[in-house]
Amino acid sequence: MDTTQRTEQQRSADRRRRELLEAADRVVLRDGPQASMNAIAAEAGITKPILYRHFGDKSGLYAALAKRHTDALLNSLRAALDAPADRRERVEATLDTYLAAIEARPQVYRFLMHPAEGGQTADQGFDVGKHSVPLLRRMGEELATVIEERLDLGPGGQQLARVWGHGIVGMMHAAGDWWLGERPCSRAELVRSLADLLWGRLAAAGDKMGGPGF
Amino acid sequence: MDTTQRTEQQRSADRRRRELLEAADRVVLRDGPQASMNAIAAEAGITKPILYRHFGDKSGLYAALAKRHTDALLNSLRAALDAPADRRERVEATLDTYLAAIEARPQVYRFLMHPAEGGQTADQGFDVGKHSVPLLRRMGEELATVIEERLDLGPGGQQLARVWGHGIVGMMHAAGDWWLGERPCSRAELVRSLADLLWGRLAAAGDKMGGPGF
DNA sequence: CATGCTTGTTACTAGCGGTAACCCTAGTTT
DNA sequence: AAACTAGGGTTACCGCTAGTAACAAGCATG
Repeated sequence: MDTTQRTEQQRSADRRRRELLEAADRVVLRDGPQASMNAIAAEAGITKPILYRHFGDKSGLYAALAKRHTDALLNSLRAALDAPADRRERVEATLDTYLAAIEARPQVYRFLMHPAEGGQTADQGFDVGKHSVPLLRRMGEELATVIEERLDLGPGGQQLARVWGHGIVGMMHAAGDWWLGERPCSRAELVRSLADLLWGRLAAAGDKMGGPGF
Repeated sequence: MDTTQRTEQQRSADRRRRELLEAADRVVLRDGPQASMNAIAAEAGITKPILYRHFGDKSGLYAALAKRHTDALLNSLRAALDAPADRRERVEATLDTYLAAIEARPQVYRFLMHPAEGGQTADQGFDVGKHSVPLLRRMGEELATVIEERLDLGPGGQQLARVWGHGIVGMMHAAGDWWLGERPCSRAELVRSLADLLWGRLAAAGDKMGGPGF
């Protein structure tokens, strides 16, 4: 039958695809986001055109590769977010999960976050945030839906949740990026500080000199 | 005299340098972060090697160009941060200043934030956050010092302030990036939502379904 | 046997960042 | 006046990248 044959070929193609992705993964883990198509093809034991047949484009391969890690990370985050604990604990667990992930595999993290996608072709003119940094966007949207599902924010709550989702993810990301570079404190301390920030300690803190401090 | 001659030449060189930077600015404003050295040289009416004599390197030109915009933006932010108003107003003014800036010149913004710096040379291996995204780092540090100067955060306050500085900047950046792409609401609404987040509304909100909500 | 179809290769294009070698004009020195 | 040096500037190149066209097998089916 055509169908069985097709599925057979499909399976074979999928297996190859997975193998190629794993090779790409290894190279990225070794070389960071500058991993070249040549290097990836060599690691996979083949040559460039096959890569292009499978993924069409460098950004295609990037997208496929990113999806794997993004899905994995998002699953961990969802687990932390859905744990049966109070809100503060869940927030801290989520922050810690994210930070542990970027701490464990900084090269992958960097590949996902700073893909350096701008080559010489395409991408012309004002596509801020179209294909860029898709992980941050997905995380932001995900968090937004969780916030909107769980919290009672009154009218306009949906939009508020989206702003907060992207804002909190950005906070987590920037603080994590900085922390990963300088390592000024332990992960637990960082988590506590960020949770404190989200818990309004910024607004609650007293002024230091003169003025209307209490 | 030697000195006058030297200063004369220095002046001339500085003027050229400024002209080149302005040409580069124009190209970046037109082409975004993919602006090539060739294009910049052509816009300036000269050829590549002179660019390299002046800036040594593409990242050298990038750094010089970024410093201009970064300094300008940071000055605006400092002004908003130092205004004689209460804390909430100052925070909102700062957020609005940043968002207005990226709204006015998205190409420049993108050049600063996503420089796509990874070429084929240098930058090898695990330099997360060394030269990358210097604007975010500078803004984070700046905000951290302001927080630490003004707020009484008790013991460990300095570190807390740095975490918060980078975290808040990241929140602002990510939310701004998302907002710039989707434009889901007005700038004023975005500012209010973010300030609400910083003011602890996330922790204060009630649960939506069952559970220990109040 | 011939016809496809998938898998793979070699060999190329076009454009990038970066550089070596040269050219040419202005001013100084003898 | 003639020689000589100092910068600003250009052409022509290198090595690299992403991406592609064209060609060579293995293996099913008519």
